[in-house]
Amino acid sequence: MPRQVFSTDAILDSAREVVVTRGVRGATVEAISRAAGVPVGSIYHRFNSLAELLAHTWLRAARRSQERALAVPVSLEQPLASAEAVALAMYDHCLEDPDDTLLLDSLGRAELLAMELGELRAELETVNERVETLMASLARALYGRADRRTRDLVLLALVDMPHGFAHRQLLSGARTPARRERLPVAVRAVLGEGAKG
Amino acid sequence: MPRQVFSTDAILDSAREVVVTRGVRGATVEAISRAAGVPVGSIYHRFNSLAELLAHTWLRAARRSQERALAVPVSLEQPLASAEAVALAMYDHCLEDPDDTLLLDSLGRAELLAMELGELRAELETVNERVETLMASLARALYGRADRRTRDLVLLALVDMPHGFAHRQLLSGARTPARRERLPVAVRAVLGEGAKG
DNA sequence: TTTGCTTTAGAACATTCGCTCTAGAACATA
DNA sequence: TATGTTCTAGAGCGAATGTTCTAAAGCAAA
Repeated sequence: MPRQVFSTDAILDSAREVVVTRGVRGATVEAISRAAGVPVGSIYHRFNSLAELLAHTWLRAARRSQERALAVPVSLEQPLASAEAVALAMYDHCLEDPDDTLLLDSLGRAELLAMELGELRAELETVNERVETLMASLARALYGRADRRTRDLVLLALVDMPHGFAHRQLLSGARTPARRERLPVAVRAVLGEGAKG
Repeated sequence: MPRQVFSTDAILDSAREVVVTRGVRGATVEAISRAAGVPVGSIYHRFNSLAELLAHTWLRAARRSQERALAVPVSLEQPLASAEAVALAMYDHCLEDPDDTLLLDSLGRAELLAMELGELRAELETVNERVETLMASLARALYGRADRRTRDLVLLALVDMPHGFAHRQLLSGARTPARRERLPVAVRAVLGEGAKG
């Protein structure tokens, strides 16, 4: 194997940086090429299209975020405590990986799905499966059912809320866990009195 | 004044629709022109550029959302109750104006500020002033100070959380206030025990 | 009717953008 | 050394995109 001067991860890092700083519209191949110091030919040697490059950037961020949440030990006998732990893990991850978090905030999955993606489309559609399974099992443990409404509620408490908590801190540049201690209480408030402890 | 066949609002509606359905990258002048049934010449007669058209679309949505929040009677003697009322108003507005809400979710202010905007840039930078003043006064009433951290906390509780509550419902097409009754409790949880009632 | 202004209408233009193509460099293996 | 493969490198191409331009239609006022 001949030398590989530029790492794929470095290209993804630059793509992420461009999306976050210049917006989705500013994420052109040339902008990414210049930010990374990588010629366009080398970019297209690794990625079939700009759409796939952006999708890979997004998928990497999404998977990292999920890994963190899925690594939390969950006890369905103590669903509320588990839910709090998952929410805290999500929040901590946001502060530890601010660039990935900002990317996920500014590049929506819907935006990607509107592009021409080929086989990658399937990955985008299935990437959330494990997390959704976790949410469903927590919903069942908490409420005795796992319909759309209860699953959305758990997603709100364990994914959206932690991201919301982290969002403004990241935008203002602060990287310290400002309101971390409030999160568990908020999670309980969202999940409600009816939830089994 | 000669006849005006197409209303400006109709163009903004179509721009919003295109952004929401096809993403920021799909929001081209031609796409908006076709969605609205308005020739590009007529669009450019009203807006100097695509960037300004998108900015106006965003500003209209943002202002409508703010009007609703600012119309809530706020008593600084009862800041927690006022905070709850503002949060509920935000949430209700999200469900009543789903298209504007989806637009604000998919078109970030940072994305707009990265474009060439001319005089409109100033409007984008000042549009949040009244809301920020309200948040600051609530922060002061709740915590006795209105530094960046306390203001962010109030913003989280009164703006981000209501949007988060509404977001998944809107994506799944549901237009009924599913978890509205949980919002006040969650607001109290975020604002914390230390807050003065 | 005539004049003048606003708006419609879309063809045409210039630029940007995504992508391809070809040449050569770097390295593994024979 | 010779050969084959992978990757770098960036000039260049065709299509898409933002914008302009000109002609004419509609309406108000003179």
